[in-house]
Amino acid sequence: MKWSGMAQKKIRNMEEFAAISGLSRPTVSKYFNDPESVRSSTRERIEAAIEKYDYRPNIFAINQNRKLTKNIGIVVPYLADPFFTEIARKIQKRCFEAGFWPMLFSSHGEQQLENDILDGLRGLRPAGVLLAPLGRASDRAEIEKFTRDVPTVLFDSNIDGLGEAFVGSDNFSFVSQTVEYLTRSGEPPSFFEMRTPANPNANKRREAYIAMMERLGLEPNVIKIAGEGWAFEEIGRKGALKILQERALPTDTVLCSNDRLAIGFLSACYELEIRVGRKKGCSLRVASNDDHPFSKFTCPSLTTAAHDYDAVANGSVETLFELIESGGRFLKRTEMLYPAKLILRASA
Amino acid sequence: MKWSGMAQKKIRNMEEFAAISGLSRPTVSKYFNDPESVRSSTRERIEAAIEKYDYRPNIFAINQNRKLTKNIGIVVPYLADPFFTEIARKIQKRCFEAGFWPMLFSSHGEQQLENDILDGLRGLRPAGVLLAPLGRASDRAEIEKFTRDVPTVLFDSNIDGLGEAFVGSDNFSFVSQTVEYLTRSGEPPSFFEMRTPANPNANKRREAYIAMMERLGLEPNVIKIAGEGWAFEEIGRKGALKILQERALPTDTVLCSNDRLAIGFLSACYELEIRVGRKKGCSLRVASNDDHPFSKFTCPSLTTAAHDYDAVANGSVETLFELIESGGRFLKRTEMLYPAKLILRASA
DNA sequence: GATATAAATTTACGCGCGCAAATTTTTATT
DNA sequence: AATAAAAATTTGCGCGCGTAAATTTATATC
Repeated sequence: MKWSGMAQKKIRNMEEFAAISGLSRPTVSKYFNDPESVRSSTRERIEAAIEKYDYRPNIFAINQNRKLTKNIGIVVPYLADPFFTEIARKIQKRCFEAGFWPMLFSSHGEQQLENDILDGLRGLRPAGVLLAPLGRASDRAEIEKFTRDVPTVLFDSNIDGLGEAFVGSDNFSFVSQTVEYLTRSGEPPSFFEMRTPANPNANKRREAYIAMMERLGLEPNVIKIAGEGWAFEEIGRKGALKILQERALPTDTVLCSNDRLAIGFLSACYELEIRVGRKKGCSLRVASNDDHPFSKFTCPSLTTAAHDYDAVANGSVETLFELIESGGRFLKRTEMLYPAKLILRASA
Repeated sequence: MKWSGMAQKKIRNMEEFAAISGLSRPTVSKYFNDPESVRSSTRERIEAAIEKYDYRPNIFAINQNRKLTKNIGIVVPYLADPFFTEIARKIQKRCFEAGFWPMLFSSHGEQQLENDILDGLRGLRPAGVLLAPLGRASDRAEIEKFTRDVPTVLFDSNIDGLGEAFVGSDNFSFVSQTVEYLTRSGEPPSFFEMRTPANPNANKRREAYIAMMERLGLEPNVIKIAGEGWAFEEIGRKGALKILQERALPTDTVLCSNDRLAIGFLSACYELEIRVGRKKGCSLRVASNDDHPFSKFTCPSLTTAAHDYDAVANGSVETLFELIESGGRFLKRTEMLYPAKLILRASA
């Protein structure tokens, strides 16, 4: 039996903890708000006592009076999309390291849920929120109301004028690199996308494709497929089956708007026994954008323009921290865009 | 200008809200704890006032005094795994609907992070926690300490004796169905898995495979590949390249321990130009377990034993709600296992 | 309309901490 | 050792709500 464990009575609050540490409560309170704000000898005493008595302050009592909590909200539109999982993972880690308490939520593609989450988040009085909005399905007025109450940095999907800053990827950089590579190494690509994309990045990518093709003196060819919602792989697969069976492709090269569509596209090609790649015997090249975590394992592996995941995650978090330190407002809304990196694999 | 919006002063607290609603604060407090606990006429008055003044109680002040908060913690070992994303998505939704506030965290495969998350969660005094532990990498003592403070239901990965209940999938049901199907329709399978699996389910699946093979009077053949961590696809791919090049397979059929390994396996087959499937011209059959969201889009699409995602998610949540209503303890630790459903696709 | 029951109110205390102002003690500087 | 500066302490109020006990008011039952 460990007497050291049995002898210690349970510490109930900061008062008791301060007493047993031989300090006053305000001093201890000061420590918990910022350990550097007390003398190092005091700090050591407190930390020894924490270790010994396993005390930590009641988080609700703390947050009730603090103007600024240590909570950070992270809202993504669709957590089942590995792109967001990967970004969220990195963001959460950085927040933890900075002493914040990140809380992750997914809107699951539903406007109602996005609104509900923002509503609930407001009550938690977070120091800041990182929001990747649904995009087209977002309720602009609700988000605007939210951003008036809570310091918010948008990421991934931009909504003009909302939030204090936006951090995302430079869609033109994505498409220009893939188009440039594809035209240089073979026939020019058609652009494969959903007719009514959920995400505003899709529109930017289409525009970039058209601009690039025109700059190169080539005829753009945009293929718009049917489908609503966030089941991109299935939508891509069905769309691909249709256009491949109709032989609607003017060239042997396709650029998909995003990797999840491309995954569906490749599965359709496999089913139709169309060999994809740049090796001989292949009749089609498929490239895409995002560098989805699975794109290395598609058949064939997918040539794609990669997000700089680390840069976007770090950039979002850093921007939010700056925003928090600036008191929740920037003088001017900033936009930070990170370029893509072309990843050559087997599919194109 | 909307005068209806401008004229209303901001409600600061429940006192003000009660006054302006013409009710007493305790009555309003009662309503927020359980709307059904007040007379319907009163309920309507309160709800009209909520609508009009957009008031909601301060969540920190609420939770400071309540024995039971409305927080529910959800901890998964690796959020980048779509299996967990899918489960977490469903769980979060059910919690929201039940009026709880679910908070999702991922341990990212790291013991330290799992411990930190549990530690932080403790401070939030959640009504309950749904924990899918890391498994082998978990710190058993820490989790045990946690479960003494917080009502916890384990899901997906069982750790003997920890938590008040376990909800998961019946691994024997998974493997018995795939083995039965594979042996009935062709050559008996080898079992493909990681040498040191992170997850205890892997061990159960191996045991089930061996038991099934012996029951059928067949020689089991377990292939253990090298690799640590959670990058299962890459591990599966490398392992498959190795055994395929060494021609180490006694039969033309492989059963992978899980879909993520199978995804890697299939990508290796594609690279080596080995045709997989049950159509003629194919030299290998590959089946697996889980019904990973991506397994419909592999090349070829993956025959697999599917989790009953809904059942596991609902079962976990229901069990937790029962636990909460029972005051945080069950008389006896319960284990609930859901059977698999065989999904026949093209790969086997 | 009398009675029982349910609902709402009043009153009053407590939760665990933030925070501010004034005071005392400790540490660093010359 | 005297002085200034920094750190810690004391004192005391407030946050927004939960909750309990006693009381009053409204609703249902016969």
